Amino acid sequence: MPKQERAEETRRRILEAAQETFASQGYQATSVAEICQRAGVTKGAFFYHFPTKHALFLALLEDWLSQLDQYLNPDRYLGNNVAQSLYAMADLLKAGLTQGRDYLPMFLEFWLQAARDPVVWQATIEPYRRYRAFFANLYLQGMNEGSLCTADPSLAAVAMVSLALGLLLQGLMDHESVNWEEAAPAAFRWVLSLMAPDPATTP
Amino acid sequence: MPKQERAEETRRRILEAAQETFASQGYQATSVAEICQRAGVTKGAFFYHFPTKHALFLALLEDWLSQLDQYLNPDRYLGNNVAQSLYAMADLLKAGLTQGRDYLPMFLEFWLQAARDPVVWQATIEPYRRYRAFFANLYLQGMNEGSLCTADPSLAAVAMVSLALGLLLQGLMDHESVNWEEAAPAAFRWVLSLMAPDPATTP
DNA sequence: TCTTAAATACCGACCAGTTGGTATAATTTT
DNA sequence: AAAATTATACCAACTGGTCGGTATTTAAGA
Repeated sequence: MPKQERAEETRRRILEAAQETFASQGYQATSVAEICQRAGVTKGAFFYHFPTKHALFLALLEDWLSQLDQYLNPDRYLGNNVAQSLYAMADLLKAGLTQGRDYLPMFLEFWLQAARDPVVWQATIEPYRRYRAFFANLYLQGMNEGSLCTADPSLAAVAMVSLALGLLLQGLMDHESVNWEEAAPAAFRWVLSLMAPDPATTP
Repeated sequence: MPKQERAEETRRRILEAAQETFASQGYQATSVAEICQRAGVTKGAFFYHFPTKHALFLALLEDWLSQLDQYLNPDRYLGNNVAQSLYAMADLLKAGLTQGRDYLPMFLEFWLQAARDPVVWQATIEPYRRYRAFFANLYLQGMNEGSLCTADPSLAAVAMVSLALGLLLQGLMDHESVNWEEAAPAAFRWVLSLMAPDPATTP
């Protein structure tokens, strides 16, 4: 096997093992040795690819963020009008609930580190700002075309992002008491239906 | 000083120091020795009052939960009708945002541990179930008295709790980009206004 | 009230095990 | 041979927790 290829695979395996182990035990509680064992790699290889344990964490965060952006790409959900687009986006909640369970611990780990480390904080918080801006813009557009009722767009954006975040977190944490995969999109769509004055625009 | 009194104070100081240190550094990253130093107490005293480090964490969690329940007591906000009561409860968001900043790291710590430890999970998740049930009941009442529009009460409760949770989390994490102390209650009230068909009932 | 014994609350040195990280050697590809 | 990559052995620092001992308060007996 070519050298570069092999090295990339080693790096990838370390990242994979780290994600699994961090998720199940937490950052501090997992040792570098444990990650190496899980990845089938020795410490030498580890510290060749990552200068410190924390650097590995940051690499993992970057991976997470790029995956998230790719996953939440809202362009796929554009419909005839804004209200319909938002309706379609409610499906993201269901998908997030089914696929996101394994990622929840890492997600919380990122937030926890974000509360302390400014670098992690900046990277963690940035997507939310972007989403709020995106939804504010979308809401304004919906108002102009008449599919959404009159309101402060930035306030509406804050509400929608908060609602989605709260639904996801509760659903991922408490996956037993409620059928969240149905309830979360339903709740989101219900709130949307309140925002759309004309029932005809929201199927 | 009476023996019992002194012991209680020692215990209290350990809890206080632990909360501060856990909040600023995380559970795993803070050593028992560090807590002891901050509390002005030796290890002997520590392990006299708490059998393990984890037991201390659980004691802290219990404290947190009882404080939370006391703080969120919704009976204080009852108004003429349900819509008005909900409106008044939006102030809790502002209070939570101003006072909750110091508690956010511990809150995240609890959630993180809850994702792994069943005992912590049960205790952490229980309040949300209770709040959802409470709001579902309240919404039903509001429908019956005509101050809230027709909808599935449990769905509405899920939406309201999720919205509040998302607002609080975003506001506590990203306390710079938005004036959350105004925006959070405003967003909540805006959604409420959509649920209340009669503008007269919502001041 | 004074003495004494026991219970309580606390001290701090110490332990075995683990940690992230290093130094260096061995192996492979170019 | 040179460079890049992985393996092994090792370390100083630190971890949660233990343990024998101590000081002080409490309770009982005389």
